Amino acid sequence: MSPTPEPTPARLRAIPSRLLAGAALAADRLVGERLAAEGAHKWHFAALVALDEAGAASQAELSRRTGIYRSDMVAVLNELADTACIRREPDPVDRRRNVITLTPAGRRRLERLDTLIADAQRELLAPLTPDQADELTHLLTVLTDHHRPPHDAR
Amino acid sequence: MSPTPEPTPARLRAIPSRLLAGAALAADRLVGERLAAEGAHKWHFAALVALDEAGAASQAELSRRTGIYRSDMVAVLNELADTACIRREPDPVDRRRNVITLTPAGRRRLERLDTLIADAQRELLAPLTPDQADELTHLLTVLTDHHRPPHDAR
DNA sequence: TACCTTCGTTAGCGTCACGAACGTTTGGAT
DNA sequence: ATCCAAACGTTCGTGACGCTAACGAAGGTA
Repeated sequence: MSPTPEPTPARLRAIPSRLLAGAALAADRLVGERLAAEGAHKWHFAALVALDEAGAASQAELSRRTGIYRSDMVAVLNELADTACIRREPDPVDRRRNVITLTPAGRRRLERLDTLIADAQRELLAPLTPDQADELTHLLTVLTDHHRPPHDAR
Repeated sequence: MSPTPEPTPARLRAIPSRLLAGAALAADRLVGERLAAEGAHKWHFAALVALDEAGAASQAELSRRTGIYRSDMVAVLNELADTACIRREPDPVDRRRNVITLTPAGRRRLERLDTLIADAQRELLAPLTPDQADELTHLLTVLTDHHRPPHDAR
């Protein structure tokens, strides 16, 4: 006879940092699963968006746009280059840099990933009304803008 | 002359799963720093609360109350036992289990950690009005309740 | 010239959520 | 009474993630 397992204490359930961790975990799982079905990754999408939105850039510049560390960006761009989604060529005017360029294949891939991401967001926010979803997005934006990771201030 | 680093694209900043990840990261950092100053851990607090809220329990039961995996719970309870915050004794009526009991020292420690956690939450939610903070908590609760980790259904 | 910074790259760390497996113990079904 | 499946505590390992250190190459500046 199981002694009726106690639920999570209210004092724990009410803690915002815990709620955020749980929600972020669920969100990452949803996104990860969708993208994995296509052999893709969170970071690939971010890099592609950054390229599509603001044009060709160096790896360091992409790193700043996406928040992905430039040490991790290397592998991301390797894989995107392997699938011909980007071109990576040395910058003639500054030979330290690489110029990363979005290819037509990359733009098509971005379109595909975009719908997957959108699907995941919809599933994530499914239990909320559209107004609530907007409100949540707004509140989270305020929060993340306020708590600037130390790296962005440079 | 730096070519004016492009900010994070709006299409990336507007994605809820990304916002959640960022907010959760900031929150965990705040909580982690506060607790680390006391040599404590997220998990210690959760275990202590679970004990204080619903009374003595086995390790597996604590695991369910807190969401901490029972494999990780071992180390947490080791450390709490080392600092005399809990007692861990074999359960006489079911010798598979340990009975974990909160000690007076543990209750005092919980009080201390409680204020640290509360401080961290206040700092986390600082940019929000009280109403907004409540709304955020509510929305996150709905979200996390809806997306049940597969483990809770047992 | 000398110095400091930026860039791409490699390697590595620490934390976290999670799973595998094992020996022990229990309770239930046969 | 015996067998089996499950639960328990424990150890070990994994993969993902955020992050840092260091290096050689190249550029800017004094």
